[in-house]
Amino acid sequence: MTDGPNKTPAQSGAPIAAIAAALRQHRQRSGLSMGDLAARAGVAKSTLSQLESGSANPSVETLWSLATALGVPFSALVDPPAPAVRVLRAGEGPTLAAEGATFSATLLAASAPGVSFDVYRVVAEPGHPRNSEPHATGTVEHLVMATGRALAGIADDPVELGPGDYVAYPADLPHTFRPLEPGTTAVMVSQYR
Amino acid sequence: MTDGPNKTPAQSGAPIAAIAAALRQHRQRSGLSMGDLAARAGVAKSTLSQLESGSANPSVETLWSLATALGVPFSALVDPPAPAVRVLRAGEGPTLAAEGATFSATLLAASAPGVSFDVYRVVAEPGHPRNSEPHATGTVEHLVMATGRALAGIADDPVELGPGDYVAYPADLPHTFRPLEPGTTAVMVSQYR
DNA sequence: TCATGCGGTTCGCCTTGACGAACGTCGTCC
DNA sequence: GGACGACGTTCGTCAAGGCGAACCGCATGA
Repeated sequence: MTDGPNKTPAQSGAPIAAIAAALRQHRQRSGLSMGDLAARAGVAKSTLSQLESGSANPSVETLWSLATALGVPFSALVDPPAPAVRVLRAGEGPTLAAEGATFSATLLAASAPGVSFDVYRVVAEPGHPRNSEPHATGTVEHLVMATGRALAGIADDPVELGPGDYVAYPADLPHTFRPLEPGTTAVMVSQYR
Repeated sequence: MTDGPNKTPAQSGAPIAAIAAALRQHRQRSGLSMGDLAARAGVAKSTLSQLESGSANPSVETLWSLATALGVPFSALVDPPAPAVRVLRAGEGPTLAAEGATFSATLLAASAPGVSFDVYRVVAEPGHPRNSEPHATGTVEHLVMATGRALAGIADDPVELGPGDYVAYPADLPHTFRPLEPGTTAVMVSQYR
């Protein structure tokens, strides 16, 4: 490695091995040989061989062709088969944009054809209200208070919430979140297109 | 080009353009600049630029790093966007069964072709553990504790959670929710096909 | 026994993804 | 106005992905 000015192979634990296994599994289940599948997918047999051995990092186009040829959704080759248990303690996790003293960590982001969801935690202190400009048309936010109290909802007419309370409001209007107690925490589900 | 014996760029309509759009959309939603995201993901800013412009075919490792850095599942960058959603407001729709002293109220149920979400509140008292049989394959449950403490997760190996803590687990295995304090409340997001 | 065929791996080669650095473009502040 | 900095794009380079062809291993059968 040394001081070469080049290449840093993307740190993350990329699922190359998992892809290799999934590929082989799906192919064998279909009763296809490497040659068969390679021909169907329009990729070289040698490429397929290397992918199944986990010794290469396929491009999206290549994987896509293989998934199509196998008749499985792309995600079947990529998503880990048994979703592991994931725990995120209060305060841990990727902390996205801080505005004032307000910040949040994304717990779950999922999208399906037509709809996407973000689930995140909002932690805020009094004196740092979070006023949000309207989001994309059709966005709806769902808020469940965890700890503390807050005024939340449409900017003109917020609702006071305590632990366990729930409010949903159209987020394509100006809206607000104003903590009333220290250490106020809430769970936000943002639903958009 | 002529008759060179090389390269056939994988026939299929690969989702490069869709990836470009999804990448940009998720990045901007997170309030990150290209530089920020590139740094987090450990990829070159220039690479990210080219991907968002749809002028390159990323490797799985690269896309994976970006998805991780964005806190979104890999498939969110790959699955195409599309139309039509059905939404049921709080109070409407199915109210999920009460079992023992445990009960729940559906806050939001949304489904789209391929994926469905239920968001509901779980309120439970100690002494009424809720053990659930496996749900449909591929179901994942996300739990955020609001008030109180509970043991939750895979039946064999639950995790203790306090206010603000989060756990996700495959719900196609036996799983459990055991309140440890009176008035324990949690927000549950159930994600299934 | 040796030929034949099929499944899979290895071998050179070319193209291209990914990199750092340099560059253009706006805002912002003194 | 001019300097500075943040964002994003373009440029030149290098390593790795993907390709076809050649190559091994193992069945089958004449």
